[in-house]
Amino acid sequence: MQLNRLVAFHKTMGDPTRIRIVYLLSKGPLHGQAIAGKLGLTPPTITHHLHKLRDINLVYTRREKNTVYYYLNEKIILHQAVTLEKIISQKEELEEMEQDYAYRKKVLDAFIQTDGKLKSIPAQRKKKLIIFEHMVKGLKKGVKYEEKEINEYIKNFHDDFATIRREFITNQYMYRENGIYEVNPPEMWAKIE
Amino acid sequence: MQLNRLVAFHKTMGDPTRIRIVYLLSKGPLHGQAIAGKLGLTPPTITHHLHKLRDINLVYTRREKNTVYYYLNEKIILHQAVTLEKIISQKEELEEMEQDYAYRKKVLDAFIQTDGKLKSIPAQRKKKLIIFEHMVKGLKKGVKYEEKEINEYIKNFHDDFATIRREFITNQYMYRENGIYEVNPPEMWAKIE
DNA sequence: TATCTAATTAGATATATATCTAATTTTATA
DNA sequence: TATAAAATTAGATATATATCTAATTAGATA
Repeated sequence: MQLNRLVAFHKTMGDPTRIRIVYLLSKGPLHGQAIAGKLGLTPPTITHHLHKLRDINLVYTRREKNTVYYYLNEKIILHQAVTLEKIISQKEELEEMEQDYAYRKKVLDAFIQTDGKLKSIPAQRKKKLIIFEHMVKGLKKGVKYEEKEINEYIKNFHDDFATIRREFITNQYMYRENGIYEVNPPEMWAKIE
Repeated sequence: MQLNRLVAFHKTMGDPTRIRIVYLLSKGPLHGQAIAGKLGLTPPTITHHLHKLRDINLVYTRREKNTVYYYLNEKIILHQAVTLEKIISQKEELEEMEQDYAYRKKVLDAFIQTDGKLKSIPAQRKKKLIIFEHMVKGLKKGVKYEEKEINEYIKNFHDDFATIRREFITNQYMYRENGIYEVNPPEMWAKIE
């Protein structure tokens, strides 16, 4: 079982309006306005929630004339609802549990000396990105840096600042405009598989 | 089944760190620092999550010397995890679904005229609070009102502004200091059963 | 094609919350 | 009683998100 799927499922069900919608749909399909009416909310709000429910595959739609009917995909609930139970009774394994952090730590320990400098730049992409993330975390968000400043910062880790600076850009850790650098938000960073 | 409990359970499980903690504890009790270490987070963060897990009765603690061990309350998971499943397969009823809104609407329709004025102040506490909530929603949050302004506002609904103004205070819809009034945040409002 | 209805998107606002550092509290023990 | 270790609390920051109104899109039909 994947951690992400499980979290997404529970997060989605962790809202009273969405539970209400699921409950309504469990009695049969309804269209948007009907749901809005029954719950005393506006159509945009219902759209918002239905998007989330669709993201986890919990509802699907069918169009009739001008009206979109929403159907509950009961199988998903029946399946997901008991996943947690299986996990804690050791009937199922969860990926990415300790592993994630433990692995990062191993990589950081392997490539970073006690003085904070890199022993080398990892050749494996996955490891390299872990190192880069670590380095970028030392920069302030929202601050505009000169290229010279970035170079100086990187030199604290490794002499080949030019290569690393370039990698920061290509892997979207940073953003550059007219020679000014700024840290990107984490969701833009290259994905570590 | 109560809506609130169900939502709280899923909301709590809708976070990767908490799922990780639950997973770790499913293999046996651990103390705070151990959890923090395994997940690469600081003790305060772990405390934060353990509070949430304790709120829904999912973990309990036992002290040994200086160290607090956290135990998983498996029963709760085994029970809650399948609740949703039961609900959608109609094996269990959910309170407060449509009911909630429908009932409010009925009360509002019953006591408020088309011009927005109250026909009367409901005698039943439950209904009265619904009316008060409705009235208070017309006031701005964070704005300081003179008593005179409040009176004027209430007169839009009913002549007996003094009684209603007093009820706003006793039921915690508003807060008064030195004759200045301000709307309280909704979580302080009197609870409608 | 013009018009109606349902749905969605865009954008704003308010609230919640995950995480951290620093400070404080609690308990054990030398 | 003084010190050390573990936990918690306080406070700050950043991000996410539930809801609304207004504007737009999509589809149906006269």
